[in-house]
Amino acid sequence: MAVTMNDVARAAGVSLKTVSNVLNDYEFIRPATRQKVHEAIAELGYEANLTARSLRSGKTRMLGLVLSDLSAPYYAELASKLMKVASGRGYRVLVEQSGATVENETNALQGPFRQLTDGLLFTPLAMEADAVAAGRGNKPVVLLGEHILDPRFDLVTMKNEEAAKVVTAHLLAGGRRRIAVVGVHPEQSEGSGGMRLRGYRKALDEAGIEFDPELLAPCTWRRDEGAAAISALLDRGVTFDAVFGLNDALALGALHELLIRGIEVPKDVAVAGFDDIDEARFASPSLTTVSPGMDEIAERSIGLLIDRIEGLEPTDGGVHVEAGFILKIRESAP
Amino acid sequence: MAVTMNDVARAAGVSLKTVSNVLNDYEFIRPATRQKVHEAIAELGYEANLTARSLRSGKTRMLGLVLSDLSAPYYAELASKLMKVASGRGYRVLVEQSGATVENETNALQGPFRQLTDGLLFTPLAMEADAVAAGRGNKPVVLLGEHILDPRFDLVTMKNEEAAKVVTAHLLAGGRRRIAVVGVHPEQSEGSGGMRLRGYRKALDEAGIEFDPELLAPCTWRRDEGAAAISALLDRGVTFDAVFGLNDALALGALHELLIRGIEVPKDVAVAGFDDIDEARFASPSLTTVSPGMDEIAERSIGLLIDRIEGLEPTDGGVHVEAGFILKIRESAP
DNA sequence: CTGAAAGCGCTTACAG
DNA sequence: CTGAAAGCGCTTACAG
Repeated sequence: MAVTMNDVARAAGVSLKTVSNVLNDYEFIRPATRQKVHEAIAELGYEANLTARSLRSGKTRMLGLVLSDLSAPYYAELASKLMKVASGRGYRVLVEQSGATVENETNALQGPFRQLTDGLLFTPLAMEADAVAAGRGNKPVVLLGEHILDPRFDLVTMKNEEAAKVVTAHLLAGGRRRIAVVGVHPEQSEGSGGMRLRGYRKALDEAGIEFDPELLAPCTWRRDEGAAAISALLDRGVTFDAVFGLNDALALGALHELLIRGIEVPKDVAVAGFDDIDEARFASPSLTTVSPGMDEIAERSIGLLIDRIEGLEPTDGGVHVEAGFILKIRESAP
Repeated sequence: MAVTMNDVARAAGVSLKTVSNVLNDYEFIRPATRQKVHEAIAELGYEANLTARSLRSGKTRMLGLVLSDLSAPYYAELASKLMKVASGRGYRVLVEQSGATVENETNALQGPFRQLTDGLLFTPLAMEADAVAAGRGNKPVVLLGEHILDPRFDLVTMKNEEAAKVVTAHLLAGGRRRIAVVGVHPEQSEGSGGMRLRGYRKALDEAGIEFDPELLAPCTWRRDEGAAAISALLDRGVTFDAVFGLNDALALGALHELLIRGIEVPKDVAVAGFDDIDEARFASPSLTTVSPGMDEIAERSIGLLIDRIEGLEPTDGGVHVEAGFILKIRESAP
C-alpha cells in the first residue's frame, strides 16, 4: 500500500535501522549512506507513518489545549498564536472545549484526550487545585490563567492585579472619581476577576478615594451581561463617571448600553476594559484597555510545556511565569 | 506499564478477540461473557490505546479543519461549532491554519497533517480547483466556502448571492438609493465576494436603479481596511446614503469611520453587513446583517464528511449543500 | 459465538 | 557506524 521504511531500506540497500537513524538525525552515519537513503526516500516518495511512530515511541508531538470555548475572542486569538508558536517547534495543538464544567475539565485531564497529547495547556475554570493535582497524571501540564495559583503547578499568567491598578489609576488621573466595575463575581476573591478587582481597590486606596460597593455590577463575563449589568446600575440610580469592565467584552457591552441611553463617552462617562481584543481598537469610540501580553504568554507557555516534555526544564517545583502588559489609551478614556 | 487488552482478557478468562469484540460492540456475544469483560475492564481501569487502534485500523477518528486564521471571529465561531457537532458523533477536530497561502494549503492537503485525520474540511482560499482535485488523495474532502464551486467536490456553502440580494433590497426598501459596497476585490467575480456583489447588482436591477461603479470600495476583508476604504470614498467626495459591507468586520470598520466623521447612522447613512458575528448585535448602533446559517453549515458539513468516511453517503459525484439564511434587521439599517 | 495467529510501521535495546 | 530481532497494543481475516 503506502511506502514503508522497509521499502526505503531495500531500495537503498541498507537495513531498517539505518533508515531510522537517518530519519532521526542520528549523528554517526557515513555521509554516503545518508545520501543513499535520502535518494531512496525521494525516489519512492516515502513519508513516515506518524501513528506507527507514536505507538512505538509513546510520543504524539501534539499538545492539548483545554479552554472553555474557542469562540470567545480572547481564546480564539490565543489558540491561533499558540498553534503558530507550537508549529515552529514541530508540534501541533489539539483543542478541547470544556464549557467550564467540572465534568468536561476532568475528562480533558484524565480521558482519552490525554493519550493523544504529550502535554497539556490547561485553563482550569471549574476544577479545584487539589482535583487537578490528583488527576494530572505524569505527563506535563502547564496551567494558563488565574483560577488556580498554586506552587505545585507550572503556570503562565498575566499581571492582573498590577494591570488593573494601572487602568484604574489612569481613570483617576483623568479626574474620574466614581468608577463602576462591571463583571464582579460576588463571592470570588480568586481568579482573574478577583485579582483585577483587587488592583482596582489598590488604585483607589493609593489615591485616597473611598471604595463604594454600590459601584460593583456583578455579572458573568459576556458582552450582553455587561450591557445588562450597567443598565441595572443606571436603573438603580447609582451615579458614576467611569466604567471599568473586567474584560473587553464587558466593557464593550457597557459602552453599547451607555450610548443607547444617550450617555456620552468619554464626556459623561469614561470606559476602560481589559484584554485588548482586536475589536477594542475598532469600537466607537475606540476602547481604552490593557494589552496583557498575549504574544509573550503564547511563547512562554508553549516553551515551558515543550521543555517539560523534552526534559529540558530542570526546575523541580512549579515554574511561575508572569507576562508583561501595556496600557492602551484610546478614545473611550483618554 | 499501562493496562492492555491482554490483561483484561486474562482477568476475564477470555481471549483477546473477545475483549475486542466487546469493545467494538459486536452483536453476537453471550451476555455473560460481555459482563465478565466489562467487569474486568472496570476492575483494572483499562482504557483503549487510541494510537494502537489507529495504526491497526487506519482510522484516527479525527477530522482536519483547514482555514486561514482561527483568530478571525467567523472562523473561531465556526470551528467551535464544528468541534461540538463532531464530538457528538465521536470525532475530534484538528485545526490547521493556512494563512491563505498556496504553500500552506497544499501542505495541509498533502502533508503529514492528512495522515492524522480521516477526512478534511477544507476552506480553499489560495489554491485553484484543479490543484485541489489533483492533490486531494483518496480520503474524503469536503470544501467549505465559495472560492471553489466545482461539481467534482463535496461542498457546503451559504446562499451568498441570494442573501446579498435580500440585504440590498432591504436597504432599497428603506429608501436608500446610493449604496456603497465595501470589500470588493477588483478582478474577482468568484468567491464569496463576487457572489455577494452579484446579489447586490441583481437587487439594484430589479429595483430599476442604475449600478454606479464609483460606489465600489475595494479592500481586503479586514476591519481596518473597511474603515480605510470608506474613508477613501468620502475623501474622493463620493456621495452615498447606505453602506453594504461584504462581511460584518468590514461593515463594522465602515461604521466606526462614519461615526468618527460625524456622519449619523442610520439617519445619514444606513449600514448593513454579512455574517452576523456575535459582535454585530452589540455594536453601537447594532448592525443589520445576514445570518448565514452557521449552525446548519456546521451540522451539514460534519455530517457529510463523516458519512463519506464511513461509507454512508452513496452519491458518486460531488454533493452540494446550501444552508439557509436569515436577515437580521437592527438599528444600523432599520 | 469464541480462539490463535498475523501484522499495521515504526523505534528501541542489544550486538557487533 | 550498521544489522537482525523484538515489540508498542491493538484489529483483522481465518478457523472452528
